[in-house]
Amino acid sequence: MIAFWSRGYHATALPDLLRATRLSRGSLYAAFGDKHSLFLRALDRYIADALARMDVELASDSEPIDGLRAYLAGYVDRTSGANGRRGCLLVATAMELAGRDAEVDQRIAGFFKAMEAKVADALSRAKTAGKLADGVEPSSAARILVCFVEGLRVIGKTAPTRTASQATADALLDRFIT
Amino acid sequence: MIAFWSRGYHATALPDLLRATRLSRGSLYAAFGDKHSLFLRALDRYIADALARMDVELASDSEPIDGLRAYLAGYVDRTSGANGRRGCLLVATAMELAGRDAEVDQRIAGFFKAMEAKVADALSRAKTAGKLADGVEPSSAARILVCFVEGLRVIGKTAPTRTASQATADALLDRFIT
DNA sequence: CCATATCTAGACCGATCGGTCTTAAAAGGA
DNA sequence: TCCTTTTAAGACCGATCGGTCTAGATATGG
Repeated sequence: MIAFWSRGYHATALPDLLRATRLSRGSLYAAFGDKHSLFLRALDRYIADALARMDVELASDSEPIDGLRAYLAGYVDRTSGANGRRGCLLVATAMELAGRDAEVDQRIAGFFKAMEAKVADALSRAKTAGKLADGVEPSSAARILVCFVEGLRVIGKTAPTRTASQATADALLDRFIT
Repeated sequence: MIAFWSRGYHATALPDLLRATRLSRGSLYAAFGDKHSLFLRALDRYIADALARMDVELASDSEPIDGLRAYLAGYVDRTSGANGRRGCLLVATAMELAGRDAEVDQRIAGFFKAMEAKVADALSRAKTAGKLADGVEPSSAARILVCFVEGLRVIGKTAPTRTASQATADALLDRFIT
């Protein structure tokens, strides 16, 4: 998975995958079929990890605003410094393969939808707790936050300055909460 | 430029470029040197176009809020339907080459910085006109908007639904203005 | 100790990459 | 018309791609 992470699908060659998996060529093909299948498996794992992490951060039994802060802080961390430069397998894949690979399309779209739903859920819990500013709609605010964090990943590729990202994320969340 | 647009650098092969430029192999190399130089030239043009468009949209002699609306509407348009699926040369390049190509890094970072500055300028004009909500800082709001529109480009690759994007952009801007 | 099953290293395959070079047609000027 | 220059088409180059296959090492079980 890490092999595909920052290089992307096309730029990751078989020798890279052999080094990463410590497998021989034959064993790799016996185990995974081909490069595309292996990539989908890595992508699935990346998505599962991301969604699982969100479930922890936005756990429904804790304060939703704290959860959103943790969620944003996680993205700030992953878009800062070396982490930022490594990039995001999902965003890189979306830009590289979306529209050309149906299986990838489906996974990317599904991930964004799932992420938006989780954020929207946290926001609506915050709203019922009276923690949201007037006129803030959980569903559209969730879309805003999703776009924002994915935009952070793009900016973080060349300007991964932690303090600025954190301040920006704070400023955004401040517009939504009371 | 259009050839590189949605395929990206590596996936655009010489035959694609020959078809796009209607040049022969020899003439192309005589005119541009090599693929990398041609790509940088395309990237520069893409950046110049984008910045020029922003100068029109955010023209300092018109209402800054209207300018920001036009700016966001432009991104909504470019991330909807077929335009969205085509993607963005800058974002694709950032994910594909940033950190591996110093000349690209410099251009990408410069573009984001310039865009942020233009948006921040419009926002600060709006602030002095009393059109901004309390506590909105032009510089951090500009960073938020830049991240948001770049995130839109990512989401737009697989879910380029115009009405949702427009509503989301409106909702975001509403949090900043009075 | 031997037979068998498993795995590795890497040769090998056709295709395609970016880039160069040759050949011949087209165009332009005197 | 003839000579020069430019241009186009595509053969060709070495490198590398994803993928297959073979030969030999290693391990396993009786």
